Amino acid sequence: MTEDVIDELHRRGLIAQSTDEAALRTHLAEGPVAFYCGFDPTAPSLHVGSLLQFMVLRALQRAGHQPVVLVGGATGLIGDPRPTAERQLNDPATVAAWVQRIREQVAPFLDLPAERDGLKGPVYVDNLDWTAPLSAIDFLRGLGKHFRVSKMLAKEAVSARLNSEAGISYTEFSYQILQANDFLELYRRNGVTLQTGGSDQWGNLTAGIDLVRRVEGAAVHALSTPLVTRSDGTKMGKTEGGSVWLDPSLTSPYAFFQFWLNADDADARAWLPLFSERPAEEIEALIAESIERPAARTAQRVLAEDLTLLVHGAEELRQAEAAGRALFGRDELGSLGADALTAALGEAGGVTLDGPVPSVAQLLQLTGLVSSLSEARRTVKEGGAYLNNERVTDAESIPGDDAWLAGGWLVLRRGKRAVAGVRRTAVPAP
RNA sequence: GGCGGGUUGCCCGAGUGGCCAAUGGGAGCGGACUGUAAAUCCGUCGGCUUAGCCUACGAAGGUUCGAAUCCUUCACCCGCCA
Repeated sequence: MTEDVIDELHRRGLIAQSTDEAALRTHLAEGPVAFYCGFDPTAPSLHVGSLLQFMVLRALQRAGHQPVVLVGGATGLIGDPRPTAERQLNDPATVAAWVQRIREQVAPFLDLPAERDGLKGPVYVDNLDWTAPLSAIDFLRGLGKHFRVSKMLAKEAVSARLNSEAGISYTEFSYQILQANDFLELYRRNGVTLQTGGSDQWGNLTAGIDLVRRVEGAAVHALSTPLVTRSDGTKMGKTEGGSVWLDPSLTSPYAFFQFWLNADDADARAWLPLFSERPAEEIEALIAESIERPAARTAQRVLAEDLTLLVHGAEELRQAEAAGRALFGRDELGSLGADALTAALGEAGGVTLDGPVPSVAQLLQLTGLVSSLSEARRTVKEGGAYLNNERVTDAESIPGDDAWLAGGWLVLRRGKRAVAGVRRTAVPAP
């Protein structure tokens, strides 16, 4: 039997809030609905948190509805107020470049192979198209009249900022009007009647609904996803190196895979239904197995595999897995062949040397395992630096000729998990 | 426009002239224990050519042998009054 899409979203825990759910169900049942989700270009790439939105978009798309993906070329220039502090304005050229990158990044999540008849491929839009031509008069008369300041002030992020010492600029205060206008424009242009977003967007979603009702007299809908946290209460998606990005040049497929594999048990179980598109029974079975045999880390593995496949593709998944096995397996590093090392360390990241061999401390810094020489020395002092799986005791020591493994590699590790390769291209003359 | 309060390291937050690279907490990082998990304990937590030096307490000047700490101006935030 086919599961109703709203039921599926509920079952997977993807719905935090929705507007009149009965009405939304009816609306979705009546035929294909155009729905949208917006992404602001605040960085060159989206990060793992955004994947949750794609889970919702994909579920709706599978149910035959029409996805519209908005990249906020305009709203990215203004900045959605965060509860903590004012955003730094980015340069328009930078934002435009990010819009392009993010749009390309999104494509594989929703683009459909030709044979998937009956499903609708995504429509891409940029709110700069209709926001840039707005004059100040249009903005204030056409849009501003529909917004009550008291309501705008009541929004969570805005009131948090008003009550903080940071305050809020008029620029960011205006943001909600622009996002509401997006919904109105998309309603007019593409017949969009549903907007999805994170629960932190709820105020913006409802602002759009109100605007459409006032201006067009139409009832439109919104769905929000819960805020995904870790069991310690922090936001999901941060790791040693900062955010986990979807762009392979910012977070390698290997690091992406490792992020999921390293999730703690409670998180992995909680995230599985959210991020896995496997059938309900299978997910239940996986969670049961995770509880029974936690050391196998079944839930982590499935997340790592499914999501690396979705984001980076089959070949990158294969390599990321192989790299992990090589670097964390029981095998002696010395027994690994040049090909295995090259594949594993290529994924893990590293540097190539052609000059004289620097000290271990410098190598740690060069590979990015630490951010400064001081940190490198500290790491060695703490006993957290390893060369070819052996603890390094002297930060200034220089790896000798016998340290180089097959293929001219050194395996440098910080702590238990952070690994990088150093490759020597030319063997120095004797 | 006036008056008052504020701006400290990733975050919160102590610090009113030398003992301050700056108390404490959180986050992060390393070690031990494990399962490349969690919890716990211990350590660490600006940079460098590391017994020393450099840069830093909103910005720029000044006073002083010496300033995060005092003075002046500027910027921003909060509050009260107009």
